Amino acid sequence: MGQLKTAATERRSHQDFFNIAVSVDCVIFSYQDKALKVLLIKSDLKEFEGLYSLLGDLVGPDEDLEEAPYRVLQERTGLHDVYLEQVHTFGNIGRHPSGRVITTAYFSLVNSKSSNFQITHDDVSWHPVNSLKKLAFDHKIILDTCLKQLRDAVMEHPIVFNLLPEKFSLRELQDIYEAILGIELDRRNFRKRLMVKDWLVDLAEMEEDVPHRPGKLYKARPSLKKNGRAPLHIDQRLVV
Amino acid sequence: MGQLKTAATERRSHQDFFNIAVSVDCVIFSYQDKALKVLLIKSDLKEFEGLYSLLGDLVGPDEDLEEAPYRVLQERTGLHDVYLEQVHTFGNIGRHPSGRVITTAYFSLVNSKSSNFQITHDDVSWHPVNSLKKLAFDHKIILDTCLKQLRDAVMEHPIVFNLLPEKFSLRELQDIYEAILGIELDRRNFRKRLMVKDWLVDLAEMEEDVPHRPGKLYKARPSLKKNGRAPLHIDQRLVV
DNA sequence: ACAGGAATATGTACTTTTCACACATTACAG
DNA sequence: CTGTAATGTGTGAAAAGTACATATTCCTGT
Repeated sequence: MGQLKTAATERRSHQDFFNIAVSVDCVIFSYQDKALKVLLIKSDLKEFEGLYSLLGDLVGPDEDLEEAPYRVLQERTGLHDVYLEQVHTFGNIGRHPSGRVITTAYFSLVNSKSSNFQITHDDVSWHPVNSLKKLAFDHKIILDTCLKQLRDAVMEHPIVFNLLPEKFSLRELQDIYEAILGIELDRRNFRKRLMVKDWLVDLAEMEEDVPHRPGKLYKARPSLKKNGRAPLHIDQRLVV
Repeated sequence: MGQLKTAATERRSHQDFFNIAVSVDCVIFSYQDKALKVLLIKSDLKEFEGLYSLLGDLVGPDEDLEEAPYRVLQERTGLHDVYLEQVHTFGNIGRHPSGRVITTAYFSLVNSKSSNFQITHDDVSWHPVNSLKKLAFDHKIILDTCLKQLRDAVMEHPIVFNLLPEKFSLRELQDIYEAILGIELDRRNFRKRLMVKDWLVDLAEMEEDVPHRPGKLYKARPSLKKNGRAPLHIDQRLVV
């Protein structure tokens, strides 16, 4: 904002301009049962009875915008140090029935099997992204926008590891890519491309308790501090 | 925003939450004298005396967020139907000295030689992006973020035509790419890549008044309605 | 103990894309 | 009409991406 004092501005009252509430909404992705899931809460608004909505909250008066989604994540999942990426800000007049609210959407990648993870509210649950038809507010559009950005990001940046436990097999990794992109990948080419990128460390360990030949286990290269909290606009998606 | 009524929310007063002002800031790019320029205004705030800032304004109470940058462009340049792309929302607590203001940044591509273009304010002027060191507020960061996004976008999407007049030569087009990307391009490979993309229509006309062999003139393929006002989050950058 | 099943691991030929690079042509200027 | 400065075009080499088949390992069931 450059000019608080343009003529046009001064004509309007202070009251008007501080009548817009600011919120954040989090599209929290996880990977379970071979599917990409998103964390949703039952809407408690009459207008959206029976519908689910994203997890969000108003931005506090003494809270940086970027703090807010971390707080929401923390409050809702117990997780901190999650991967978050700002996606888009939605601000149509009629998007919220209770008043003027603009919202900044973030997507987050979490491992729902992490020991720290716990859902603190009964009405919050995981939903496969593919089977969602209608959400409260404009949240379906927000979700679709985030999903699109995730798909773009995932090919270029080593962020999917945030969906997985510390140790994982190449098969699990490939399954995630397939779930996110919605396409099948050739196993040999997938592994080759991945090895070229040098994102992985071979742990020289094997899967256990699988009903078939166990695969090798890998972890993400430690230098990929993908879930740090560097300013998002700088490019949190590390390019290796 | 999903839940207006969480416990945490209700504890805080209405007053608090409507104390955040919402603005937009426009990084308005043009191409002149072989350089990428950005439109800036002298800051009228004491804190930023002598510094320039981006063109922005508060979002009106009855104005869609996405309307606001179009309005700013219209008011400041006389242009409508410009190309605009939302980039990022900046909302740190201390970013505006006069109070809590979060701002959504857009970049815009305009042709400053368009007949409709006119600057309506003496303190508004073009500046080469490369020579800018310090701007008011966090506007240098905003500018850098927009420039980065422009660089990414320009390789994939046919948006640079918005910087050019209706008719242009391949040389002019290449100059723009070089100015935006900050690198030199091989002429033959550049032309080849472009022809493959099928973005151009050969006008079978020639440059005039050039001090050397004239080049052929082209225009952007009409189906690239790049400056339409489709919802930004859908993907305004047409993929051909 | 062993055979069968199911998934892992790996290499090679082919195609497409990217990149580096040189020479003939045209119009204007003097 | 000659020199200059830019336009216009093609080819070969390297790199990246794609398609594809066989051998191996471990678990399971008999």
